[in-house]
Amino acid sequence: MPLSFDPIAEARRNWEAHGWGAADQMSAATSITRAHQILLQRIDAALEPHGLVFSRFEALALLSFSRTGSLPLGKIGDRLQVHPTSVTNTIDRLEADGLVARVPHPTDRRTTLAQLTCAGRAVVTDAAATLAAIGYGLDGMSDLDTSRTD
Amino acid sequence: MPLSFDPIAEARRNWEAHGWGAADQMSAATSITRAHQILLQRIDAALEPHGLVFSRFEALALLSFSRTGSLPLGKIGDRLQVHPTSVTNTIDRLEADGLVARVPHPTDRRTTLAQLTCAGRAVVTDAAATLAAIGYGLDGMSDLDTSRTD
DNA sequence: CAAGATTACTTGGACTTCCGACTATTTGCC
DNA sequence: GGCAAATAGTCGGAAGTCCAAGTAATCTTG
Repeated sequence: MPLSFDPIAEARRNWEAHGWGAADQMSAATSITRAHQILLQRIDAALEPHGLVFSRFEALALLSFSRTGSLPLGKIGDRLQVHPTSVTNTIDRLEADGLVARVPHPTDRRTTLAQLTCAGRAVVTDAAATLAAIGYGLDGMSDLDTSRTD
Repeated sequence: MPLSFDPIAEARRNWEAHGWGAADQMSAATSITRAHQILLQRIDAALEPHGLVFSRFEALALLSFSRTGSLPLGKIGDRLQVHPTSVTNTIDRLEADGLVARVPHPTDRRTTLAQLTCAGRAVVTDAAATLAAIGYGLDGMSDLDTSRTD
């Protein structure tokens, strides 16, 4: 059931009425937050049949772009801008699903490489096609009002 | 240490090179995700001295806008577009910190009202001033490149 | 060449979010 | 009136994120 009003516009009015300042930025920041919320819901829903969520898909995509299909875990964290712990967790899941394998770095024994498997490459290719088909969650965004929750 | 390249532009190039399609939307969606990530980090950092995170701040702000300083939990979830259980959790935390109190609804015994306390009103007012002072996390965003992590 | 600093990853714990299931209450309709 | 359906909130569990701390390997520097 869609809301009958726009929560962000409402917040903006209240914000100004209370003299809290920076109403433009508040409104912009809230809009980004909501856009992200809706986008992620749509993307994760599209990815669900593939057994993925967005963060795992991003990791797979990154691997599939590299020449050897493998990257050090740390490099994945840098590119995706997430904490090393999150990378460990993400790769754990992907490895459990057989989509990547941990292999030791040939020269630096501190480093672990995540290596895309054949299954992983197949899944990420399919998933990418699905995401492209839904316009990456952005279809209809230009006339999306913030009360939409689908 | 900032990255020496733009991960989103890099992803876009790879995306196109692999013929995965919808590169514009991919790029836009990724940008929204990163913008949200950076924004939330800044906002939470600014809120931390007040003992808040963004979601709890949003709930307090909502309450402070209502005439009586109280709202049913369900209504909070509608406005903030979050799951009922998240509202329960958020109000649990705020209540434990003495910033809101749960009070029964006068006529409908199913519903619980979250009532802003004096302490809660003081905290949310201070926090709002802090957020306004940092431009709601958006300061410098116009020339923010995606490799920035601060 | 031998500390000491740095880097890479993992582990354990706290926190937040969601989903499914559950209880209690109210509403709608025969 | 009375029973089914809808509504409000909470609990348990799964998943994801981060931080602090720990282990292991490599680099740096005197």
